Amino acid sequence: MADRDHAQLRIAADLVILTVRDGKLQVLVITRRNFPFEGKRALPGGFVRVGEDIGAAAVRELSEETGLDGTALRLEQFAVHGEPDRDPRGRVVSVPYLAIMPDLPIPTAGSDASTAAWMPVEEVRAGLAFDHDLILDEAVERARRRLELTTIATAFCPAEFTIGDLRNVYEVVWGETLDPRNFSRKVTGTEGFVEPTGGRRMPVTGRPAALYRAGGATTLNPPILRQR
Amino acid sequence: MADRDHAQLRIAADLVILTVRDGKLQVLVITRRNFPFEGKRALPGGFVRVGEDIGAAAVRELSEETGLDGTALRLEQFAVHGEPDRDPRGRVVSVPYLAIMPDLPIPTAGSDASTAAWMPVEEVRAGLAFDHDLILDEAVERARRRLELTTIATAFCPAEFTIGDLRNVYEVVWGETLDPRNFSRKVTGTEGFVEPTGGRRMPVTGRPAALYRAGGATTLNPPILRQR
DNA sequence: GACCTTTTTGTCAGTTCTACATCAAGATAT
DNA sequence: ATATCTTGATGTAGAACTGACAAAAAGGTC
Repeated sequence: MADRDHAQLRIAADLVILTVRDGKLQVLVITRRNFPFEGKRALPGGFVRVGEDIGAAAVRELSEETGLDGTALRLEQFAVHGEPDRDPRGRVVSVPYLAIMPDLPIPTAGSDASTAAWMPVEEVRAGLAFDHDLILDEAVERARRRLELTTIATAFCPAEFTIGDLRNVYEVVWGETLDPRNFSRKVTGTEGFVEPTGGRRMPVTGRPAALYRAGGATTLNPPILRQR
Repeated sequence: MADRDHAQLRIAADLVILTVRDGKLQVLVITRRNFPFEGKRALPGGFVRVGEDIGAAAVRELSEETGLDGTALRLEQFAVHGEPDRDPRGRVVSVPYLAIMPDLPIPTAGSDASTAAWMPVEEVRAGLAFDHDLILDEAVERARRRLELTTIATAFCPAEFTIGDLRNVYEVVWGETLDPRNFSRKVTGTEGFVEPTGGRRMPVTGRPAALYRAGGATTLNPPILRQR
């Protein structure tokens, strides 16, 4: 087989950064400054450079386009998209990464992006450049499953949070309501999911809630399953 | 950013085809005929061509190297490996696919491979070319998890099989023994997992076993979990 | 027909899940 | 001070499920 039979192509590392904000599941999107899809919203991301690891490229692009530090995030790679005609610039294979973070200050726009902002997933759906709508859907479904099997929900929360905060994450991401009593029992009964800090948070009104921080466990055994 | 800053690279679609054979978990491996790693065992796979979809390339390479028809297989893509120095020929990103099939006749060797054969996973471990050992490990772990949450175990079996056959799949892939009574109760109690054909299989000696075929369901609810 | 081998079915106790109601702790109003 | 309000924390009974166990059924062989 001749060498030219092999597709010379480029790899793009794209990022789906999710958070819970204003009671909604939101995703970090940029507005594109360059061709193609100028002015359209897209997931942050960009081309992998010569000699650069794909995951490293994801962290770099995140920093360049949004000002966020990706080294602290747990990036999880999921299904690539490599259809030959998915990018007008030529053959570009997208390697998407999913990360979850607390509701932090709005990031700043960088070189390739004119704006970078949190947007509710519902609002950007069906309006992103490339095939990013599809990638976003796959990321959201993956995040939902992650909540069932891992302790990743704590990544949506700040360093200290209440059981109610954590339940809110599940409710927003899954789009269903959970029983506070049963949820609390499952969370506190799972070794290493959360550990009490001893502190309490005063609400505007009502009984103070105990504060917790993320525990050492990463997988949930048994899982916390959503309704069918 | 100059265009040359973007890595020009190639995509390889690699396949991890698993089966249960002789009571062991086995994987389809080829012996490489060309540089690099000539004479060494590797997973089947090869470069994606110009204008070719990655999944289509996986099917084509499988056919070329092993004579197997991949169109009938349910290929599931998992984590890519794109470290810059993982291939001596240059920058090659591997997109691995996992598939599971029944114990079919030994495939035939093709162009890039001098041999293609089933080998027990335990025997090939730590002896494959490139980083295929790592990819194989990830595939096996994924297959194990798949058995917990999906009905994929039926893909290890021929069109008609017994509950004992199916249990054997779980035992071999998980490497642990299961209680026949509890297993049977779970399998037959899960809607759409298996449906009886009415036929029976005569063993050399002992009571005939009822035959089943795969049902329509793809996900297991509730899951069948292995021991911790 | 007794015996052997393999498959299939049954039971029981412990655990987990779900649905539901009550109490606790602080702030505010009277 | 007391009542009241709001939110967080905890308890309980029935249903469903899991895991550990033994006995019966269906065929062949001697």
